[in-house]
Amino acid sequence: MKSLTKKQSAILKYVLGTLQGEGYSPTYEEIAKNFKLRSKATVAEHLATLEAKGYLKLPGGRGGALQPINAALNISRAVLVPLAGLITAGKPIDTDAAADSNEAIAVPADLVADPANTYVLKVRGQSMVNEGILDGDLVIVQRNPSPKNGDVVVALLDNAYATLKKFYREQNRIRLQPANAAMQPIYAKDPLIQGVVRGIIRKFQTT
Amino acid sequence: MKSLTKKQSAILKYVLGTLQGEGYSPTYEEIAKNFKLRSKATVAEHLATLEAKGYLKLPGGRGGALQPINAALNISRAVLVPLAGLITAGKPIDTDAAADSNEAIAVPADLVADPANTYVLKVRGQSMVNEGILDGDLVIVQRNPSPKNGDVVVALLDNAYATLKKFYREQNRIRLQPANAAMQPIYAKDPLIQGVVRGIIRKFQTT
DNA sequence: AACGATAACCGAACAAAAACCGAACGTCAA
DNA sequence: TTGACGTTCGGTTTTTGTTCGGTTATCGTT
Repeated sequence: MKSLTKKQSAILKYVLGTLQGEGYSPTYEEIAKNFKLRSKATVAEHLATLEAKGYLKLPGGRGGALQPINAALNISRAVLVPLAGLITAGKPIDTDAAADSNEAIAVPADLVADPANTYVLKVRGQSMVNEGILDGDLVIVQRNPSPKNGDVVVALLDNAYATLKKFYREQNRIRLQPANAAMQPIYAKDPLIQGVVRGIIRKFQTT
Repeated sequence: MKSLTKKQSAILKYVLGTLQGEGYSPTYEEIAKNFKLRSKATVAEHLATLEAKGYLKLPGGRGGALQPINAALNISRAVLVPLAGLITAGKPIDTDAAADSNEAIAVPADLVADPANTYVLKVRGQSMVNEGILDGDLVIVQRNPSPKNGDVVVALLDNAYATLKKFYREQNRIRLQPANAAMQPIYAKDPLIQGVVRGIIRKFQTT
């Protein structure tokens, strides 16, 4: 990634800032005003160099007007994802807990590939510490019928007992491997795969 | 996800707002009135664009009476936080790694109390698995000179060697307790507290 | 100090997208 | 049948990014 000059960096920060904070991309005039420039051409030049260096994606279309700028980096917004329930290893998933208080969690958009099919489970208990998942963690789960090898999945053993494991398809069985390599894997013929884990968020209370 | 123009963003915000506040979706005329538009056609145009960009789901094409608009996605506040460097337990924090590529991470706003004094460190190595922190995790850190007891802090032992531990002030020393209660605490007289950990984000690659 | 290269800047003219309008139309529920 | 509502159609106005031909700073090198 090529390095930027001071001015370029400032403009990039401003663009990404409004894109993120306000929710829309600034117009050239707004940028110009913000930096006390009197010509939009100058702004265009800066943005062109930023694009050339790979920091921004200007809308491809020719000609034009008012075309929102897409950030190249993962600068998209956060998505509100419903909190679907509590997951405790070895127990059924408790969907009732969050049913009434249909809470929604803000999740960075780059953790969410398919917003319509994504939900959040809150982890209860210490039983997954060996997978690096602690009590109170939020796991972002995407409903997905066909996980790839190596994906972390929410699996229901015997159709009820929840567990978070790495998924591997073998000859005629499925291996569920704990993230901690020292632990023994579980083998199952036909576990019910609830979804694929895309990310984890841990919040510490603000004292 | 395509980004929006100023007007589009404003209208989206309004629609989602009344949806959440009032419980039903506003009529086209209400929207028009709110934005001082004299034609419903303009509103229809805007909503069509919003739908095309994937921010709204308009009621199924059939003719029409006032049916609620379903928000497919919600914009919500996330904050752009700079990626300040790499943290490897037992080693100095590597700030150079991210110095030039001033990358920024979208973090849910509720993990960030003070945006100006918050930054992100990327964890390197397996040495903190016992604290439930894996290689590649992102820790959200708030600069804070005075951590409270029980806060997870980024501490620099001997002014250089980084570690993530729970912070407890005792009589005439400071106890740094691993998150895993089974492990032995570290005692130090005057560790340099780099900041307080507010949250952790773990991303799994989308295969 | 002189040179060249690159970054930063300017203003005007232009075309196309975005934003807007009014009126007529169809549909549904009360 | 009567509204209230969303939809469609034809425009017009406004906003905005692009382009072009330049001028000034800035910086490293000779």
